[in-house]
Amino acid sequence: MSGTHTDVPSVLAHELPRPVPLDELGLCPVSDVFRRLGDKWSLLLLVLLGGRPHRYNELHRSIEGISQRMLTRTLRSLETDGLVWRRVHPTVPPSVEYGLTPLGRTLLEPLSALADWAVLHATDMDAARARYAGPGQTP
Amino acid sequence: MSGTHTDVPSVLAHELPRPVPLDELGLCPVSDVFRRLGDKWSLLLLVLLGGRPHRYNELHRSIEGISQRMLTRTLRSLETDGLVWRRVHPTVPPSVEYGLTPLGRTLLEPLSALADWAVLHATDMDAARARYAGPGQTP
DNA sequence: CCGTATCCGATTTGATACTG
DNA sequence: CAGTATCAAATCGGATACGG
Repeated sequence: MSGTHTDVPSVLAHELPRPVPLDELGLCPVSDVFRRLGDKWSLLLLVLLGGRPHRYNELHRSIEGISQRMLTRTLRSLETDGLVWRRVHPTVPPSVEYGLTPLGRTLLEPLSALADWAVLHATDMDAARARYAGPGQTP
Repeated sequence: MSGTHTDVPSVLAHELPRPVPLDELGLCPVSDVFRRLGDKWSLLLLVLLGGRPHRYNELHRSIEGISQRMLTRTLRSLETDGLVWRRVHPTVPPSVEYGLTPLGRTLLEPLSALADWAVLHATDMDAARARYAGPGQTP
């Protein structure tokens, strides 16, 4: 499906001298990853599992706003993408553990950079939203 | 930038001895930011504007899959969050320029870390998806 | 040129109930 | 305990048409 545009050293923050077809920037995979992780719960799960493996109900209780459906769906999605593993212990009450794969762990690093930004600038964004009063009508 | 894997000095990846209310982790702002940027076009626009300010139609042509509605909506959203500015030139055919605010520019850095990860590991994720054959039913 | 308004289908999420 | 099934609601995104 998607073309194989490799050898893109660093995608961002360089001059774009003219309108460039976005494919050449190798942005499709980036956008793809963002859309996978940009749902309501993936990030939280990734971060939580980054600390330690967790059991299903442990996650369910920790997040406390998530429905079983979404917890399962999100975990399955992360598992499908190879970011999370799932281990079933055949105990009498069955218990299932989730944790980060090596790939998932590598993702945790850039994620933390963004997390730091978010924590640092969340108030700035809130302030901006409060200040905002519609598109500048040039009054 | 942070050190190599398994060494995250920040919000993430520390031991969670027990179910912790996520608020204490400061994760809500993180999740918030991800959801704002996780839509179909925000990232692309941020990156495009990171190179240079652009005019409305310039963006429209550069992206070439986006509808006017979504372009306007996404720009407005980024503007509301204080990441993008909007300047109207009162010329005879009106022209509007968009660019990154200082706040938006600071976001570009952690974004690039994630973008680099995405470009590097997109194939890994694809491979994982191909390998995946449903939840391990332990048959 | 730069939008907004409206309609519509597709996708996402939650609530609830049920099962091995 | 760890899910799945089903239904309804909200949101997202595109096409089209119109306005300043």
